[in-house]
Amino acid sequence: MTPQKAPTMKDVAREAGVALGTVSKVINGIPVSERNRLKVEQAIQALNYEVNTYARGLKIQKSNLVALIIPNTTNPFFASFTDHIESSLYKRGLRLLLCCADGIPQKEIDYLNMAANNKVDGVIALTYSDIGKHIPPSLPMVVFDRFFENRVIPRVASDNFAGGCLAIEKLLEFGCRHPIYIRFHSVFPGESDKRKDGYLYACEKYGLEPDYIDEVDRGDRLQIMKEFLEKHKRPDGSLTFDGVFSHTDYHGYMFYRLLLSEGYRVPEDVQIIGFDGIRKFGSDDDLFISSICQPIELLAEKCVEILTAMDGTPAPCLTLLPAQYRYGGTTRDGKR
Amino acid sequence: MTPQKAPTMKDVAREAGVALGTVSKVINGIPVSERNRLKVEQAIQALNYEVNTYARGLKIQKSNLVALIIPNTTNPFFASFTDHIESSLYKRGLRLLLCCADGIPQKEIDYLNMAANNKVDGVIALTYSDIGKHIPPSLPMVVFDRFFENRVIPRVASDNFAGGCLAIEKLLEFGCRHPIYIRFHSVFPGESDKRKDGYLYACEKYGLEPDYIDEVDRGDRLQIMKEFLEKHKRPDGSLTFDGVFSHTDYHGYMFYRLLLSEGYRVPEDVQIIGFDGIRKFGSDDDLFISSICQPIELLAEKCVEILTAMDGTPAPCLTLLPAQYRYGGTTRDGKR
DNA sequence: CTGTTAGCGCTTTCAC
DNA sequence: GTGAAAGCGCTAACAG
Repeated sequence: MTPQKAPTMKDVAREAGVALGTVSKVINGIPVSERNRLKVEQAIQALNYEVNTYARGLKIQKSNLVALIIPNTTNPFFASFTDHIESSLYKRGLRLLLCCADGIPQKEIDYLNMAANNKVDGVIALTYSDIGKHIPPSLPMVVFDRFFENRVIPRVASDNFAGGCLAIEKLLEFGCRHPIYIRFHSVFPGESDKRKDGYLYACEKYGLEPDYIDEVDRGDRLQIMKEFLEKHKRPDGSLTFDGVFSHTDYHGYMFYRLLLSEGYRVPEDVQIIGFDGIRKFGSDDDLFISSICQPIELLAEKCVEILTAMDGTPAPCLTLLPAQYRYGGTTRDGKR
Repeated sequence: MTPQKAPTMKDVAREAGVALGTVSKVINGIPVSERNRLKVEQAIQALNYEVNTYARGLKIQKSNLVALIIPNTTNPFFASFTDHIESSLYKRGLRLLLCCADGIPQKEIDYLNMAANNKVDGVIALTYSDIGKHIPPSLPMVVFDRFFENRVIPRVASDNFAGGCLAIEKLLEFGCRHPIYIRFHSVFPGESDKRKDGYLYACEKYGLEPDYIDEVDRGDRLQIMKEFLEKHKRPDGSLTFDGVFSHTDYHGYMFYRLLLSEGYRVPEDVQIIGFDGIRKFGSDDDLFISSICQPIELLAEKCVEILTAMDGTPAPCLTLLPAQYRYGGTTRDGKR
């Protein structure tokens, strides 16, 4: 894996018959006589020259590289987020260094350290471990969803609270009387916790009795769902609830399949709304279930925008973007 | 987005009371007196020093960066491939520069140019446009699936031919008598074309009459599927085929839903096997349909392995890895 | 405007 | 062993 050596600026200068500095100026768009500019441009063409990134990076201490720290890209939400981050960066002439941390704190710390030391210009992080204290104080950084207690870092997230409310309002609008809430969460606090707050608020507002699964995710989700379902069956087999707001599409879909396998009909007996807006085979495909969709593209764009603006002006410490309801087959608004 | 300056090697040398070169040696694992090594290591700790990537890169012309050029990360196959590439690189101390080309040839060429000029040490490409002639001759590169006529570049792929055969053999094993094949392809030739060859070969071998959709993908897939279905209905509504081998899980799943919507039962009336092995919500979840699964992790590992070995020894021009059948609900082996 | 030059931080000779 | 010094290719400051 050893590329061969490319022509240098010196070569271009010689070829063009001008001084080194002149070549540099042409490249950096600093005014130069028309005649020289042309000569230099020709020489660049002829030699197929491109600036050496290290030399420039060494000189000006910029890499045009931004690291994205994310658990993985196999989760469709992360995948989509990654994709949009790449586009947003590319538009600005920045490149993406992808760091999949797999939930391994050490790997996140590794990447953070690398980021700290002049490998990247900034970091966007979507992380579920406790790396707050490892964030180098001088590193430009934006986090998605998470909140680190010991450092003030600009955060970007969906308006999870409003999204939680919206889910319940939609369920009610579609005829539900008893919506429940389902969630399996990590141990780290984040903005998405507010989905539940939104649910509880809506219950209060519309006079509903809150009822939910809210457990730390230990991998025994299906078991917990089954037990919950058992407890909510009436003697005749019908259910005491008729709507489900799931914290994520993933778990909502899981519950959906459980309901089907137990002979319930969706959306006739139970309607389901998830959160995230995940599509089956990528961006243009169908949703798994009806969902409160996060504006992933906008979220990504916002992260990049804030990061790139972190030069002088103080960044907003929290930016919330609205999530939208979208039909995905598990609600009764399917006439469309 | 302006990080602050980090301590340099000079600072470490001063702190440790040794010469600059000694520090360099410690860092690069070149023998140094025990006493000095300790002093240097202490100083490094104290200053929280890390080597400057640009300076080192400038000096030794290596970045430890590998670019992955891929259409996007929203397609679950690409997403998974990206994820495994990242792991494989990370294990080797390499970093991943993610380039989503979105099928825009100019973007691929941009990234290729960047790669050519000392920004990355190598490139792994999974691309569906015609960039063969833009590949810099000296750039270490490995391609997945694709074949570029004008350049000899090591290729990695699944054994698509054997996979195609396997799909038919499995369908026969599960009781099918008339398997068809469905494919919507790009205009560029690649290893995956051999899935069809495998299908045709199996037809020949087992005395089956080939019957298939094989069209350039123009986005009118559903329409074409519907027409095909219409043509294969007997007067009594039953179908003239009882098995489907789909070139991809995506289109297989699409066909699956079409069949259901028309009242056919899967796998009772028709069994379906796709190709790729895509999982619903990421790596540990269920398949969409029964499938010939590509060994994505191994494929990624192989790409990295070949790329990193491209120093001296000639690389194999084609590496094929076996694909495996896995049950996913659309075949009749579901007893398990 | 142009050419010259001093480093950016590091690796790697090369004398000692 | 160790330390001094020559660049890697580039930018930016400076003198012409």
